[in-house]
Amino acid sequence: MCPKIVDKKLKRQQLVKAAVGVFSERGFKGTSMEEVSLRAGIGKGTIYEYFGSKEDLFYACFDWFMKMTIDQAAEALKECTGSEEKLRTAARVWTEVVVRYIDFCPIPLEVWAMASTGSDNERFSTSLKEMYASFRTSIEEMLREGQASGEFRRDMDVTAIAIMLVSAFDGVLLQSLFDRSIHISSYMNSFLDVLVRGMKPDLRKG
Amino acid sequence: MCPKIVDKKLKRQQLVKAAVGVFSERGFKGTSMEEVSLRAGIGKGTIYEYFGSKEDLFYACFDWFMKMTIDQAAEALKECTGSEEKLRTAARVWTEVVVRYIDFCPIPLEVWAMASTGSDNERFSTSLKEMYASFRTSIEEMLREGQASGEFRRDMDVTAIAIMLVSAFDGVLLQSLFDRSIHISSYMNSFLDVLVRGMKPDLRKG
DNA sequence: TTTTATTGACTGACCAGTCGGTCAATAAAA
DNA sequence: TTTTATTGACCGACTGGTCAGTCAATAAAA
Repeated sequence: MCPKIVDKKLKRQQLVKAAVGVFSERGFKGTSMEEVSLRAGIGKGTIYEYFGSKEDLFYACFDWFMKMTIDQAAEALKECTGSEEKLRTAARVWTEVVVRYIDFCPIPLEVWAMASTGSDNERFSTSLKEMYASFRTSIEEMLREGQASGEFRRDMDVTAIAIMLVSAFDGVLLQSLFDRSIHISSYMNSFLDVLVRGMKPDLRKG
Repeated sequence: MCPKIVDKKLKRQQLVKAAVGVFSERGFKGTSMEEVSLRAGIGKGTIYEYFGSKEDLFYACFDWFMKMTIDQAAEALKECTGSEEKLRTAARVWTEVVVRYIDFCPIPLEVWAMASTGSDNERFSTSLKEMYASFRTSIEEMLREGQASGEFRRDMDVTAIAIMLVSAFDGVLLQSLFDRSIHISSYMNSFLDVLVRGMKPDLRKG
């Protein structure tokens, strides 16, 4: 009476893991479902028991990358107090993710490209937009908090700094991919040293 | 009326122009040579009189974007003297290019994705690496010049700032694409205000 | 045996690149 | 001027191959 049972949740995760590897190596269009199935050690048809389409599978891969990053950041930020500390922690987590998962970083690049071309792929651009908005807002909050506490000067454009920081974060992902020899974490720190210095209030009165 | 001998150079340019449009809208893989030929108002076979392959054509599109940007920057920088001025000019030119050619910005994104996946497409990753190296070096020179002249403080990691600036520039291209309502030029300026402030020497003695 | 999970051969759509042939414009010959 | 020959730009039907997604058959657990 009881039929064959498999742990669908687990198998799904394993499938995503295999797919993340292949998509990273070959890109979305360059990846065939057959290759993913081979990598996962299952038949091609089985993939369709877990994902409705190639795009669904790819979206799950992107989602994995995104959620993993967000989780790491949330975890690390939990016990931060000062604004500068939060900022530096966010930067540190990001560089750690980039270094650690550098082989999978082609996936966000692919998503950027997909979202920027064509009016289909609506979900990708929507997802990106939401992610960036939330990311930007978090940084804005850190900066405003710093202004309120007197850590940062009040006459700066918080939104602009937040957007440019998000931009810089995306940019280091790119730079790391194209030149794997660079040490982004120390570059990031040196950069923040200068930027934070520019955000600190004057020590002397005008 | 139709001259037997055609201006191949000109026609090539027109073809690139049409291709830039289609590639931007559909991506590399999503673009068919037939659609390019329709957009250009010629037969599919004729494209192959001007370009050896789809990849060649796409590379020409990327090359067009790159050269156009470099030319604009070189032109604007010609008459800059101060280091901060040069930095701000480079940033201004970049934001102008991004705003003006926003519809074609998917092309560099596509190139990033192509260069990051697969070991073929060697030319794209090589091209990118060279471009970034030269871009980074230019900015490093500006910063060092500023240090020599006393405009900027000496105890900062010039290489780090240069890399992070290049990253931020790439990032604003992304942000602009995903949210066309943001005003990157004013954000860029506000950001530079803060960064430059952090790079200025102390006014008081320690 | 029953129910679910799995499979891979198959299909239909798509497309890069090719190639035999067309045509318009010139050049040469009459 | 008129007729014929030559040229090279241009074309699109065709080929060979790829691949996402389907489904009838099979395997395995209970």
